[in-house]
Amino acid sequence: MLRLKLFPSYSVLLGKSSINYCSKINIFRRRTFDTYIHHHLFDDIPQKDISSLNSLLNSHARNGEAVATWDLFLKMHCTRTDLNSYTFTPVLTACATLLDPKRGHQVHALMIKLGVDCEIVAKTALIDLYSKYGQLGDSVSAFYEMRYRDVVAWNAILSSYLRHGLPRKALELFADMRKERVEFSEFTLCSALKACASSRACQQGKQIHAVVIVMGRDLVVLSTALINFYSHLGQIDAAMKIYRTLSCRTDDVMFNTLISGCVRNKRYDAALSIMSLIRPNAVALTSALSACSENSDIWIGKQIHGVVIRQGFTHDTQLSNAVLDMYAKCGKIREASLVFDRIARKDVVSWTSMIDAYGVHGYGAEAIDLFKRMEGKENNDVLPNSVSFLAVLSACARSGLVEQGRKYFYMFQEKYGLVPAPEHYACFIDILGRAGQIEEAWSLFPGMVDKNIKPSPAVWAAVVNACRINLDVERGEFAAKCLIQLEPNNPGNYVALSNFFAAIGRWDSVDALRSIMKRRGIIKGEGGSWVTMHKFGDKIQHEHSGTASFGNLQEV
DNA sequence: GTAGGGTTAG
Repeated sequence: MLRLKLFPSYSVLLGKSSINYCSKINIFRRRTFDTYIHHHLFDDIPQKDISSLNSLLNSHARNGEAVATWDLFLKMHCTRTDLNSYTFTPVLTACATLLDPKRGHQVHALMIKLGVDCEIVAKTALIDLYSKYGQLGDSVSAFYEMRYRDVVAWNAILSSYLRHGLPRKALELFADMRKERVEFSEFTLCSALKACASSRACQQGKQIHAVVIVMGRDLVVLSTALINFYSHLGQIDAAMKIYRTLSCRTDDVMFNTLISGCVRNKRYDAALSIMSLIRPNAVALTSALSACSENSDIWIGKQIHGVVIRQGFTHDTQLSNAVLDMYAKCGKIREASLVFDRIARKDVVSWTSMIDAYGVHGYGAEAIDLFKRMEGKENNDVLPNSVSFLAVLSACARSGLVEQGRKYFYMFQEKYGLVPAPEHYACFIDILGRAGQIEEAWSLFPGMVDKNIKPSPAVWAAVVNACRINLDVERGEFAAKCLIQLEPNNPGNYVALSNFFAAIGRWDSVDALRSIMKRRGIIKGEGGSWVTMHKFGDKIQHEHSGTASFGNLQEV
């Protein structure tokens, strides 16, 4: 028998009491082949007690076998009356993975019925479960219902707030931890650094960096959190320094963080250099592709697409979306469309990226056709979101599709319950303004007030532009004033205003604007388009990348 | 037993 050959000591144990088996199971749980040994050994236990079963449940949960955990739990629930908190914690972990709130709610109800929902570990598992279900309120309630909270419970609620995009709230909780003199763990510091990165809390993040140094915890997860923090703050050199002075082991996540940090800080060459140091993984390739998209680098982008195919990552929707976007941003709409067609499980990003790709390149009809396909049967219940809403409107704006734009502006609200944000209004005002429908554009404002939507600079800029086209002097001046008050340092706004005043013949105002720009040191960057040339021997191949960027001519 | 770091569309 293979089992006995590998672990002869187990043969000696066969026939002893199940309590002994259980202790052996715990000892070997984390070792290589643990699942194999554990499960097969379990089959040999003559009389299973609750501890042995809980141990097996835990083994399934730790190995990510959520369905197996759930199935075993169902059997236990039908056959036993002695379920305890050690039964429920791995089951809650499995429920959180399965993302089926019904199961988790049933388990919680059973826990209340059996009176095992109050223990600290079970309560912490509930904080995490509700957090993963997106039920922040229930997650917070579980935390505040605890009479005593250990550092793990605090860490769970910190990550719950972070998962729900509330980094400031997480930092408040972190401050409470200090007040209550809870001793931090490395988990706490990781979450706190992530909160600082998201909320750009520079000083606080640096203080935590000091705590990391003082604690002397030279762990790859903490170094990764620090790299991520400095990258988010725009301090890529500080992030690179963390990497260069690293004394712990490195791993994929650390390298991926470094690559995405370089892309975030526009160090595209550095991102691709680091990429070449590691074995390709889907996340690193996604970041590297976004470097190519931002940089309109079709040459490297195609090579990365080759790696994606060779490494067998084509089933990864997120990565395929990045490939699609890379081709679209480089002006290769046909290639983008081919990639889109081959995505087996298209998500909302796949559909929206392709709709936007058509829209940006002036293929308004194709964008709308694709949106209709998104609404059709071939789409497996992927619902459009506010970005899809904007992509459709923007496609209509670029192609001058006024009727369609109007139809979709109201349809997205009525059919999908999406509340238009200022950017949707700005886009719709732009559509109406270009079509001479200035009165209708103005009539949108009461609706914005009703929905408590504050017009953003983009809304006022769209109004200024609409007033320029329609020579609406009075309202244009009003919108111009609002725009400059809201955003006095954006050079683009001065261009919009200057064009408006020129159109209505107010050359004195044009001159005044130029003086204001000069006084405030506001400089409008140059426009331009991007051409990449490749040399093959004596021949030069031109690739015109569709996305306009800034004036540059790059020779590869 | 429970908690942590990285990726795609505007």
